[in-house]
Amino acid sequence: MYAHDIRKQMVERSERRAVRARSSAHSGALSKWMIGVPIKFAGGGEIYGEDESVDYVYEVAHGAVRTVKVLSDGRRQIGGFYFAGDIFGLDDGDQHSFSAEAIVDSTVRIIRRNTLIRLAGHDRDLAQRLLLVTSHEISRVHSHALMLIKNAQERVGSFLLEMSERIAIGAMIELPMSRQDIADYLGITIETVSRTFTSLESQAMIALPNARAVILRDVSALRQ
Amino acid sequence: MYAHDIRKQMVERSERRAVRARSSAHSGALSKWMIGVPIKFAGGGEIYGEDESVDYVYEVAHGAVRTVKVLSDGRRQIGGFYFAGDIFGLDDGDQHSFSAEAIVDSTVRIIRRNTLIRLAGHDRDLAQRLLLVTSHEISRVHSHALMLIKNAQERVGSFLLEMSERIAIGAMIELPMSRQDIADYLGITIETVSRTFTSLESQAMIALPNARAVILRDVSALRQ
DNA sequence: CGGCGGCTTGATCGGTCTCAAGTACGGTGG
DNA sequence: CCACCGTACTTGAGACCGATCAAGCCGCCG
Repeated sequence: MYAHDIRKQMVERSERRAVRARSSAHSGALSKWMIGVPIKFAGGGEIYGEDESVDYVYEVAHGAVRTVKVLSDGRRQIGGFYFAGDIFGLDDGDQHSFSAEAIVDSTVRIIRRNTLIRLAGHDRDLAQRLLLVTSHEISRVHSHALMLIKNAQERVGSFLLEMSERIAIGAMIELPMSRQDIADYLGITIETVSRTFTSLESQAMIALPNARAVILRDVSALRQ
Repeated sequence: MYAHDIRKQMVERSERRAVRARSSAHSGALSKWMIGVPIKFAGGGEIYGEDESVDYVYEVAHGAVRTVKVLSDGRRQIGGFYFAGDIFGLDDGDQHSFSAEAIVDSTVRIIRRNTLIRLAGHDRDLAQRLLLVTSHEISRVHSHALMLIKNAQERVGSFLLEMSERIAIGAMIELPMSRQDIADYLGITIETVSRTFTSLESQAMIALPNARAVILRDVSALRQ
């Protein structure tokens, strides 16, 4: 099945990226239990909505996913970015507090949350991996929160280092997300993101071959 | 055993609070498995350090706990506050990324993380509760992150509403933590916290009988 | 070639930080 | 019992960072 949508121009770009996608710390931790046909989503397509019930746990097979919350006054917050091998959809309670959207054309594998719990009840390996995956997500959100108390340059620096660890090919990072996505993830405006990119470039910490690519030139300086 | 420490003046205050402490969403979710003698910590005492290995999962029996991270430049971030029934210590990987400290005299129950995993491997109820507890923590950290993109008044408002749900007696909130703790949790300065409290009081949204107590006067206005 | 969307750059404004005093409260000692 | 002290908190004035509003640039597609 194909969740059809906008932005066809990004198809090839995303295909290329998917091939290169590297695995992160707990990548594929639950792959073994992620049965069934991977589902395709076009870039911009919604995977689940903010008010939908929490029935499934998701794994990015390839592509890139963002979780989004829109506040009453229109401000938008990105909860996180997820790439090949990452698990998402681990919300609390009955309803999702974020929606999930494919950033570029992506495929996603799913498993019923209840099935996962039932299986974990007599599979110690799964129980452990489940705790690892959720603990990993807690850490990720904590470091996201930690980033939000820093200034603009530090936020962008942390973001680039995070992306470097998760999707870089060598020193080159090809960003699947827009400046607006980055801004909403970092809690700053798109203008400030842009200015900071320019500023980091003029400090020779990064290079910007084009708007969607970043080359890290001085990682230790970026770390401050 | 007693992890002895400073601030004896807060003993009685904390005792009173412990009695009143209400249960939150998943309070006591793992109590059944939290075996052994509760451990006492004096206010200000360290429960675990930032670099200690992640061996245990903790439950507040009574009192109040904060998780703390100190950045290289001296800035301090509070990861969260935990009250009676709350689970903490769910860090990822080998080492804790935050330290945990008793805010007031507190008692804490613990269980080995490995034991929990082993038990969950043949106890579906525990496996489910474990996923609930970790998902709940993910949500809590997400809403913490969400708060950090707002302005000072909204942050303080969110904080008061959160405390209202977790430790209020009616409209009265007795805060166990200092202004500095609140500031480091909200990612603003102690001066801004203080000014915002005063401002909310002058807007008749809250009353401040004393520095450590808040009465919510207009909850719907606080919610904005 | 023209138009559109995403990104960059510029100028001004405002909220929060910083540095600095001032105040309230609890504890200690006379 | 009261005076003193230290700590936590409040209040004030000025500086600075990032938001806002606005214009310009670039690449892509029709």
